[in-house]
Amino acid sequence: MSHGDKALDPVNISEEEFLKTYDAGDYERPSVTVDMLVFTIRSGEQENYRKLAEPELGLLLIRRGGHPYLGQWALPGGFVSIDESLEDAARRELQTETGLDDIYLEQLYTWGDVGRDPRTRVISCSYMALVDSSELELQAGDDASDASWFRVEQKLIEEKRHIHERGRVTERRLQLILSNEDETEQLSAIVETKEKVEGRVRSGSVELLDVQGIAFDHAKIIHYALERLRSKIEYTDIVFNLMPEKFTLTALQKVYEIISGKKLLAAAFRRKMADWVIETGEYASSAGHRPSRLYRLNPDRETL
Amino acid sequence: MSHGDKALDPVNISEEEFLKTYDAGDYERPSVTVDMLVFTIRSGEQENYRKLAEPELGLLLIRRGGHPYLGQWALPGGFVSIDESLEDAARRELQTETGLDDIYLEQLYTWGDVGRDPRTRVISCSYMALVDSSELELQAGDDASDASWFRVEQKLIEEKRHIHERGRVTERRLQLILSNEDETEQLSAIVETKEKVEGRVRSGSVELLDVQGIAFDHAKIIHYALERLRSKIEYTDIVFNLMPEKFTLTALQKVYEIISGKKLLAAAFRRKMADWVIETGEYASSAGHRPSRLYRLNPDRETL
DNA sequence: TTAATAGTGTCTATGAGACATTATTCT
DNA sequence: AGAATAATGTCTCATAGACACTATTAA
Repeated sequence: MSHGDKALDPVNISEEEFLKTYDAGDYERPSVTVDMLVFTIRSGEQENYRKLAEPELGLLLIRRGGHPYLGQWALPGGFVSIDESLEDAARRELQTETGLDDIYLEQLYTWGDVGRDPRTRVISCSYMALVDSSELELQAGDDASDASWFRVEQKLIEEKRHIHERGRVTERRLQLILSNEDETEQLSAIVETKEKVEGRVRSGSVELLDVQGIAFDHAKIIHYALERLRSKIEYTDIVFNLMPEKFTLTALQKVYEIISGKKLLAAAFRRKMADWVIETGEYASSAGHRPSRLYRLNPDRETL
Repeated sequence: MSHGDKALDPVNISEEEFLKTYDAGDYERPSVTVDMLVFTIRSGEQENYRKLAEPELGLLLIRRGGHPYLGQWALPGGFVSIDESLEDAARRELQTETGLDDIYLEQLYTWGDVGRDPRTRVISCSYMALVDSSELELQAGDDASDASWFRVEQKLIEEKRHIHERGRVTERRLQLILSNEDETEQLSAIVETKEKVEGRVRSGSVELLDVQGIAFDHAKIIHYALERLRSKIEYTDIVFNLMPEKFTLTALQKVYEIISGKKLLAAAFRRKMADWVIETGEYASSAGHRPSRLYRLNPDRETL
């Protein structure tokens, strides 16, 4: 609390008077931006007329049209102007990028390392938005802009665990893979996470090792968002923001599976979801197998 | 992505060249600060030689020595300088305020509403630090500065729940009470939370209604931190950052209880903690009752 | 008929809540 | 002796995992 507090007599004037004479000073300030992680579920290939299409997790990226990282892909985002709140900036960005409004939005994390933007000091507040794919269909591919949806995958490459007397170190390397619709672009990054437990002190770090085609530190931000999504899907109802109004329980289960990276048993899954959904009475027009009930989210569900 | 990208020919020069000629521009930027929520556990009154002292949750606040909010209490914090990362700024602040280093630190949330600081536009990144009280004893009350520990309590005042056809609204009012050691200062705020569920859209808001003696929007930040602490205590091992090296299971349980606000059954609690702690072989010197084993954190515990 | 998915029933292991019981200490 | 906490045992209930089984459709 020092900058700018240089009014003549800081105490013996009224607050009103103080504010009138307050001078913010002209020391160097960082730029502040918002970065948007817009996720959706898109349906992938259908191998065979009977098999269900496997859903995929999609992320919206923008191709950079200028330096730095010219031609690479970045999270949509922009500067926060002086008279709008962070969330307003995030919603504005979302609106201009996807045309969508009234969407699930959650602040993720604020990235403030010094060298993260080679141009100047930029502090970036990241927001995660979850979009129902059916609404996006209406939107029709962002008129010729350089925005594109990428399929997101994470693969565990290596896991080392070293246990010593006072604690342990777990080191993981995973590959983040982003590929666009027609497979013309394949972006990737190796993310190395270290988790040290030493006595009571637990510390973690995340490093990017080999980044291909992803601008700035955005691969790290994407990794962070995936972690958040993965953990929140377990104890909240955010998944439903990714689902259309009506859905089958199998579709819901598959979304859980691609996000959590684990296979689930249908019986247990249905039991767990029973209180969260209501039957609509309608059925999904099916192909080659028993038709499935369509459910919708129970508006009166309990919070956990 | 517009500010500052006004190099003459943004594409047909090399990235290196671009960066050399890059001009960050002089549009108005917000100030960026970090706000620290330093929590610790302190032991309260001991009613009777036999009874155990009830632990309390303590929060470090600083009395404002200038306008605005002169004389009120605020979270310790300060401006992020242009050449330090957010976390560096947070650690620096922690060091100067408590003299402590190597402490659990977690980024909480970034507050960016337009009017939250009457002086100028300030975006504030909040960090939560958890400190073991035994280490603080050494530190001896911040030499005559205006820092002080406050006991934190939250009381639910009112809960309204309105269920309609497409969803429901839950409205809660709770009182946040902060009181310092000798009870000379009693700060408080009424926090009103609204949670709307309408179809699939879930939205929430938090408002401050009646703030007594707490500067800026800091009561809201404190409320947010308490929520985070309460939820994280359930599925992580952060509690141990609040405990001394050696502790009794009853002490640990009491810390769980004041943070979660719920009474726990000793038998179940001990079963749950069994994998997380190890016996030290030592016993707590006790008074008027059976002595209790001292445990320490199991460095080889599982992550959940 | 068959491949595939939809949906249910049941057994078991696990863990939490509830409560009772025994152990140990200092005044 | 008595008050207080420490620590363990046991019963019950709810839930998750595992797996088997039935139902239904389009080609």
